[in-house]
Amino acid sequence: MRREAARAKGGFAGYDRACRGIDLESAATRVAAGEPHVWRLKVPDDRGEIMFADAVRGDVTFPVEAVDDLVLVRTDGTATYNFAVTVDDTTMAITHVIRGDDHLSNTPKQILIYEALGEVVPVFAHLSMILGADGKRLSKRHGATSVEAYRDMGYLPEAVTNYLALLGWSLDGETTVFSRDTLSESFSLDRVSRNPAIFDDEKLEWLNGVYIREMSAGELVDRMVPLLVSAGLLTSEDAAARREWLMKLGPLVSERLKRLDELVPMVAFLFSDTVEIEESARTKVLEKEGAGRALDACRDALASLAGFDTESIEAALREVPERVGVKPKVAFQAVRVAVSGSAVSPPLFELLELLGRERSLARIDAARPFAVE
RNA sequence: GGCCCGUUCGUCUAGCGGUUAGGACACCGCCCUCUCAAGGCGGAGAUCACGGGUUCGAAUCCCGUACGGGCUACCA
Repeated sequence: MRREAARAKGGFAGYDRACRGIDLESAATRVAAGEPHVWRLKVPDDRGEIMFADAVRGDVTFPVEAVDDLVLVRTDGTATYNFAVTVDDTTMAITHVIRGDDHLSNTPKQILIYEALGEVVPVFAHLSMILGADGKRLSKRHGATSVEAYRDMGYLPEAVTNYLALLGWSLDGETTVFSRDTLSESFSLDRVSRNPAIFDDEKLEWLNGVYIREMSAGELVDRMVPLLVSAGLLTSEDAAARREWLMKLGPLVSERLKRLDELVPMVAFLFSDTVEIEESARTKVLEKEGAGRALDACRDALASLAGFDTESIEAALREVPERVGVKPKVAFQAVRVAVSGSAVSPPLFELLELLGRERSLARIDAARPFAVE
């Protein structure tokens, strides 16, 4: 009430200093008598302005009047935030307080508490907040996602760390991809930027793709297996038994993934017995002139192969288009659609090897009726 | 309202008195090619928020204005 009235008048809305003059002795007796009370910091009137050298923002100055005789301990005996952090930080001998911009205005209060306590004031560094795509601050109800959510979406911790570091800090203005080791070796507060950054999902995705491509086949398979298992495409036992097979699959998908969670839809067809051909793939690919002839010829070529490895498959299929009189694209796209159900897939020849001869032929047969001579 | 902080391509940024204002994502071409990616090459995109100063010279220094943000609790 009092506060609102004061604010309406445009004046200072803080504590009215009602109890400032009570002397220590009578305060002590009243406390002893069980009177409800709080502890407030008696801000020295002669303190002058409060200045500190922020490690990222430079010198910051606040007028003392800006800080009220703030409550340190509540009526119920618990400590308030500003009191608790300073006590906690001095107790732990904290030397650098690096935190969000939203604490900048708390800093003068805390400095006063450090001084009252007779403790050394640590170095402060205030980082800007991260904003959402609309320029509004990220918060619980506004686009903010936990790191767990990013993990579940298939983002790698290394990529997220790298991206976050890039948001408000730069190594040299040129380098965008760097390891955690490089980051911890070269990070310095004086290269932290002062302005708030907008979180850019697209750049994070790109960076995540970079890290996925950099992974070794073994690492990649280790990351893939849990996803395949939880999608019901594979059991853990299968995964172990088919390790070699998975090691071949890894490199085929890694350069096509921006996020790990894109894996399952990309490879599901490899684990099923039959495949459903997408409507658009059927009309745009199978119903092209020559698709049927090409399918027949490819089927025969594959059926008569001695081995069923990528090299021999490619060698056998490469000569089909010319022989049947269609463009390579027409023939290979037809096989791709027959085998994967889609006009978009990982590379065809290695795909056929992974699928195996039996299923490859069966799918070509199943697709054949949809194809146009 | 008061007090603080911020403002360079759409986005993240380099720059710390003299640069054709550099890089990255995204975007647009071309190349590669069995699709999609990845990769390579090239392009477009910033009157450095605005207005005053200071200076031979300002994105860089100073002062205003505008806009954005934060704090203003016996919340953290």
